[in-house]
Amino acid sequence: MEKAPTMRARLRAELTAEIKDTARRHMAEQGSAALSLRAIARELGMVSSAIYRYFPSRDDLLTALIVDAYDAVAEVAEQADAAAQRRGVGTRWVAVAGAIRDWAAAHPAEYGLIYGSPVPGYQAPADTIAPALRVSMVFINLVADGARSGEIVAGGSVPMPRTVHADLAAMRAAVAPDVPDQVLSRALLVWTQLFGAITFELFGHLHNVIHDYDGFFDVQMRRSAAFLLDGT
Amino acid sequence: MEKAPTMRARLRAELTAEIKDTARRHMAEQGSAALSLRAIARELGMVSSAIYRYFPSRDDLLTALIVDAYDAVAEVAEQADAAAQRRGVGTRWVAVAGAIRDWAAAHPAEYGLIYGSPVPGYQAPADTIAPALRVSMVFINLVADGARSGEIVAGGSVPMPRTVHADLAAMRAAVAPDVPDQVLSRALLVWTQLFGAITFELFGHLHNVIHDYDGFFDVQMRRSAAFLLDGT
DNA sequence: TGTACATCAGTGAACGCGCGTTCACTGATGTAC
DNA sequence: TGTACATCAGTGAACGCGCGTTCACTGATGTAC
Repeated sequence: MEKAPTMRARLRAELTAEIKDTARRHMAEQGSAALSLRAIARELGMVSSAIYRYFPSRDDLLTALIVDAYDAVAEVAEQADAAAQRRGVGTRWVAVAGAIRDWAAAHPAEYGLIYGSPVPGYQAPADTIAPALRVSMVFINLVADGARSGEIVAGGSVPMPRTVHADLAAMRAAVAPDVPDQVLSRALLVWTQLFGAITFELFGHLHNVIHDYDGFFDVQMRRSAAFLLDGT
Repeated sequence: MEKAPTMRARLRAELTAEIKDTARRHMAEQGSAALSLRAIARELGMVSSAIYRYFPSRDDLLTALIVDAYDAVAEVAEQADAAAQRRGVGTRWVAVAGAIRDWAAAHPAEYGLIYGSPVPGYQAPADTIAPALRVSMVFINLVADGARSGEIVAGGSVPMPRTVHADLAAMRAAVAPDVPDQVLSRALLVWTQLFGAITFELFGHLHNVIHDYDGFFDVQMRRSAAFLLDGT
């Protein structure tokens, strides 16, 4: 039988969320390295030591934010993928890529937290591995579907050293059944490309070069979809 | 007639370099956000206020480091390109990409400084534009050479909205004469891919997935070279 | 070639600030009988 | 249903630290005549 959560537990959950929300807002305004427990407490009208009832240290708060960020991207990616499910792998990829970019544009500091330079002095604990994997799995499943259905053709003939083949074989065994080396390599190119493109756009490397960011991204992703499907 | 630099000027240049070197070492150890004038002064055995004879503020030091970093990548990229000059555009690209990656691996904090998340509270001044451009120009020249010689074929038929065409036309007019839209788009995909790949590798997103980083990067760049040349 | 003056590098003290974290405490909420 | 006790949230003061930047100063180096 479900125990009704006590008042205390409800308030606790709410304040935990409020602390994280405030932290996210501060990150958005001043960058993730400037995150300060005292500043958060100040804004919430509590004394700084009270935060320690919710997070045992600053690093634990950071970890929670990182986990949340991975989960948030994974969420939008999964939804975009599900919505495009019947329209083929190419369309799914464009949808997933667009969803990730939109999330990143709406939450640049959180994007920077997980895909930018590591936060100085912070060592990501094991808790962040599963949520990080969840994002990639959206893409890997899409690739596996495409390889299975034949939408993704198996072309490509880049010489594959034994060691690289071993890494790709391990990947295949773990998460991408029946996806050949050449397709995996092509897929990883497409996947890393996405984050390069988002990073360039968000962090200003296309400033004064591209003006219609939306249009440009769309063109690029159509091209990367074509490359993913048949290497052209 | 050349004026011999005075003793004072020589010492000044030397100490300026020493300050930057120490700053770079600190960044490498603790990340760029942790950069501290006092810590640098301490290590150089001077009083913290003395740094102000060399850099008027912390941000000016950061700017100098950013400019140096862009110049350093540009330097290795230019050298790699020059060394591969006669061996065709595909080889040149693999050489340039490898040189940039090697530099990034040897100087991860500096790489993060210019291609990672922006430093909180720091606004890049105009002085950083030219050195940043210098890096890209290595690639753009290589692409223009390939388009001119026919090594890069003009294929591709992604629909190109008017606005995106305008951006690419401006680029063409400024730096890439006679490179068609479809080639520019393909080239930008390849270029952003490189930084996505380096970022993933350096910042741990391929941890436990890829083990032979060198081999994997090589495979990926051969494939991206093929894509750059003829879209396959 | 020597002297007078201007420039500059580095000192040491201070200002005012913010930070993460610990600790003993009060008073409210929850639980067991 | 009421009471006794345990749990927990939040307080306020304190510790010890580091930071960027300013300022008046001393003494060495460079320049002009």
